[in-house]
Amino acid sequence: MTDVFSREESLGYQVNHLARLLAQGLATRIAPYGVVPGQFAQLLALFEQDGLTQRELCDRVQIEQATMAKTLQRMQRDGLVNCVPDPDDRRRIRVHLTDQARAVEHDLIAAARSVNASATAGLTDAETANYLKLTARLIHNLEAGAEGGDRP
Amino acid sequence: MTDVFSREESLGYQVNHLARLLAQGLATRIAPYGVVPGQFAQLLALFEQDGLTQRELCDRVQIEQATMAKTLQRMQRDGLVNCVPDPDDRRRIRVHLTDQARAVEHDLIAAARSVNASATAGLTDAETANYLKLTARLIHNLEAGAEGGDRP
DNA sequence: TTGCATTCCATAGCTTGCTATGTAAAACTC
DNA sequence: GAGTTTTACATAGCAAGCTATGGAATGCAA
Repeated sequence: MTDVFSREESLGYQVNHLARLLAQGLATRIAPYGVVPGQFAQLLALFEQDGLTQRELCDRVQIEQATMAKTLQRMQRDGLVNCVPDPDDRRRIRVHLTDQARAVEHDLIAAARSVNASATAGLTDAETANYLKLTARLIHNLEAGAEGGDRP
Repeated sequence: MTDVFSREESLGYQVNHLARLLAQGLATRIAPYGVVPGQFAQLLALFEQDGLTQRELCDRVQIEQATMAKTLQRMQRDGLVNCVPDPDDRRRIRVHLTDQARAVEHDLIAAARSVNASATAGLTDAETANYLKLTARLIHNLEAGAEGGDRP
């Protein structure tokens, strides 16, 4: 109806803003460990299961393969991972954590918890859980809408 | 307690993922109008008030000045704005919308509404409003925590 | 008025996301 | 088994975010 559309009520703008603030908060906390935010999800995935291929990492972290390739190069440069070719399938590379990365696992997780806690300060656990659930639902909506074309 | 910390329950990861999906959804919808997501908030601010200075735009859109400078260069290149020096204070530049930008205002707002609607499909208006309110609260928490140091 | 401080903008260099392409290995078809 | 298709990774180029730094204009103070 009215064509007023302020940034304040725009989901996209607000979520983008929140994402940047969370990334900055994480950045300051993990900088002492030689890790940057764009490497964080990859490290979490490898903490869960070491030796994933690049493609498996892409699928779990949900970023494009080209982005992953460059990120892995930086992580290798920074001494966090080693990328070794898979002898069984020479197209693949397998990504292994270094001792340096394993040594800071607990600190990194503590840093992430700290950022999340400072963002959700004043919220009840139920509210926080509900926020996460709704976020997952929005993600699911957008992912579903992207694949099958647009209109039913 | 337990040191399990999955991406699925990590606020930062989820919000980042959602922000990327929203940006992609917006990108496909506004590409026909020669606009990209990083220009969107600036255009909204200028639709509200034309002729803002670069600094005023930074304050409203909440991005750093250096980022704004490069974005404005692209927007000028793309014919969306004109940047003219302020005669009263020659340090400042004032940013004015072009006719081309004004011509697509309604289409851009419709595109943003479309993305937001497809993200919040299946949610009641109350749920959507609550989600926005919580998002604003998290933003406020992080902004408040950033300025005054860390611990009280 | 002279000099210092502040404010505004531009630039450089980095990260992290994207799309589009190219190449090499594996898998499948005939 | 030769040819085609598919898969996995690398590379190039762009956008958009950040910090750090520098220069020019303005403002303030002595």
